[in-house]
Amino acid sequence: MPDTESLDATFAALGDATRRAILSRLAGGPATVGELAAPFDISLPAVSRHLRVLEGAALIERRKDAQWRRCHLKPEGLRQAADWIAELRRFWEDRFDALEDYLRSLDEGGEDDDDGSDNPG
Amino acid sequence: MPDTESLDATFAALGDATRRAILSRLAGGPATVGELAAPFDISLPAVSRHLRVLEGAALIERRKDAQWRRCHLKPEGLRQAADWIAELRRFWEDRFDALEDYLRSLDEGGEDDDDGSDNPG
DNA sequence: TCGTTAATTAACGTATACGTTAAATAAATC
DNA sequence: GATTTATTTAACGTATACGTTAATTAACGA
Repeated sequence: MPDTESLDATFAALGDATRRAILSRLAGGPATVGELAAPFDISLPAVSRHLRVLEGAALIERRKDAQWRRCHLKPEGLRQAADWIAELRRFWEDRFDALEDYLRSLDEGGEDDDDGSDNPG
Repeated sequence: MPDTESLDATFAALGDATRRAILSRLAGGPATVGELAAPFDISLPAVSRHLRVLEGAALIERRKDAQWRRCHLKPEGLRQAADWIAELRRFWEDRFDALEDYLRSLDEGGEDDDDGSDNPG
């Protein structure tokens, strides 16, 4: 399981449309900072900052190549985020499975020990 | 495909550990604001704000029930986030499949029309 | 109706996020 | 070595995020 902080960083990084667009672009293959910046209306330093955020979230890697920085996707962080969501959904779906089982058991005439705790407090 | 803004909201909402903990709790079943707040060291208004953020991201729903607000998970937003990640990963993996195919074609003695554009600019 | 409980809104401080332009660094090329 | 190209860092403004405490709204219950 990834630690809390890295999930914070990953999800926060994904919470920006520019950064998601950059990731989409990188899914098609590596690119330099200038190439990544081209489609956007924001300045190069702004893109550079986005890349730093993505790198901090383990979503990309920047490799020095002469005067260029070649960026490429690093799907590990992405996987951790996907895993977290998947786990939550599985847990959630299990609850409904359990509910179904319970309802089925009622149908078959079984007794239950519902404690009636409907109200909080 | 979910629009950009709602993905912004969803991922940003997931980028906070308190909110993710709240979602985990809610995956086990609905809860009131007070119940959700109990495990945390932060004030009730702070939790209330987190819930508003989660609601704005379509991750939960708050239903009025007497003086309580019963919160429950609403997995639609979660699904959209998972879909976005899945799509990106699929795209990324396709690239490697294509690369494999290409390498295999070289192995079989085929010619290729690589334009040699290795350098940017 | 008055008091209690549940939750939100208001008002506020501070930290972080994201953008800008100008200056600095690093490597290639003339 | 001077110039050009690629990218980052510095310095700065403004908006948003997240927390607090105090006040408000809403519903229940004596």
